[in-house]
Amino acid sequence: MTYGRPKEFDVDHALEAATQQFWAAGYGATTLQDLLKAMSLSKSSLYQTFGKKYDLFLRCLEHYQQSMTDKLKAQLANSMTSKQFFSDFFEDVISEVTVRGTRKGCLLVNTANELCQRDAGVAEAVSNGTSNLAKVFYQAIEMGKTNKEITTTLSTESLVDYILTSVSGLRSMIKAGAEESTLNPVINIIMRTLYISEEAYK
Amino acid sequence: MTYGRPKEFDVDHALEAATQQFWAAGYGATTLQDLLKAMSLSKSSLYQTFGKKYDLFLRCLEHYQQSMTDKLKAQLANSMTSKQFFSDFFEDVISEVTVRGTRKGCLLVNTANELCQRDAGVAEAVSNGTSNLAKVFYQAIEMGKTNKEITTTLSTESLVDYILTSVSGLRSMIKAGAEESTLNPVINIIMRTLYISEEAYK
DNA sequence: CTATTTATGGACCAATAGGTCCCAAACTGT
DNA sequence: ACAGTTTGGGACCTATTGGTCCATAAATAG
Repeated sequence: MTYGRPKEFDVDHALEAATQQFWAAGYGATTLQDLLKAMSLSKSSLYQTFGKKYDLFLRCLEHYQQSMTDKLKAQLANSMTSKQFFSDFFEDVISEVTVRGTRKGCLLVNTANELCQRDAGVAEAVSNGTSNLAKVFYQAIEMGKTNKEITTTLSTESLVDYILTSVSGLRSMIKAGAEESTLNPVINIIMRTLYISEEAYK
Repeated sequence: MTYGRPKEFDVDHALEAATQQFWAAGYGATTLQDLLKAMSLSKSSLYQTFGKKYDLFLRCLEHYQQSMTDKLKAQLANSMTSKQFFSDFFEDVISEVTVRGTRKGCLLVNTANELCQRDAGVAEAVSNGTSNLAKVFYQAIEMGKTNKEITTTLSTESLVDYILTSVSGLRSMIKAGAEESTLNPVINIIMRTLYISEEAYK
């Protein structure tokens, strides 16, 4: 039934390696050579399995987005409160700084900054990924609202956009070299904005 | 005293054109050809006047930062209240969306995302630019505090970092394609976070 | 008018980019 | 064992990259 010589590599593993490479260096600054090295593949294998660089990149975007949102969904499911969820999430974002060698930011944010204005296909993938991420945040905020943790009259949509903006901003700050000690107070402000009583604004 | 054939172009004008080009496309995606076209220069003139692409880029970064902070300082000087200043500022940020053809983000933020992890020279220029921007924001917030517009006990430093983060985030959202209608509520949240009474948090 | 200095256009260059192709190697089903 | 089928290494290709060099043009000081 299945003919031919079997692949000598694991497709998922290779995809993950490519994602890491794109994540670390961006699309334009990642050369074919970089990819071949990171994925431990020959040129032919890469092209036969994944097509051209651009195609591979779109798959990586999808792969990244999928695993990120899956992870977040799981974390949300395990969180007793929305506050706990967001607090853990922001801690994760910050941990990038402390973990040596990273500061890669978020692949979606990076890609938005690098390519969205020039490539419609990429723009769509980013928009799609962002919207999936937004859905998780939406659920988290709704949970907070039904729990009476979040008492604002602001729409959930607005709060989601606020969080997306804040996370993008934090990731940029990290890439720009910001330290934990400057990031933590910022996160505190963001968190207390979410969980402040609506009364305060009257 | 002054020998030689005079330049046939205006250096400042050329620098501005180069800045626009880098701003629109980023460093890596801007080729020498793009620069020559944008600056209307011959290759020799470019190399003789500005050195290599990298050197030119650093000068553009400096040029951009200088004119941006100058403009903001002027706006701050003309603002009666800090609230007015920030409100106008955020409106400016958003106007990028409505003005057709832009969505270039902020050159410093873009550069931070593209190159800071790979090039120390660029990282320094970005850090320097950010710090100049931060100084303006610092003054604005101090003004707000002495005016009793801003009554929080949060440190001015933290608020400045919060604003830098928010602006970076907004710019990323814009590049990712966000519309005015989603950005405006976000800005409202940011603004009311700045101007909320400290009492609210007790 | 001449010597000196600088600016410019374009030829030129080596390195590298992404991408294709071919052929030997490796495996499966019968 | 052998036909059928796919993989994989690497030679190869063309376009483009950033960058240098040189001859010529254009100006000025004396």
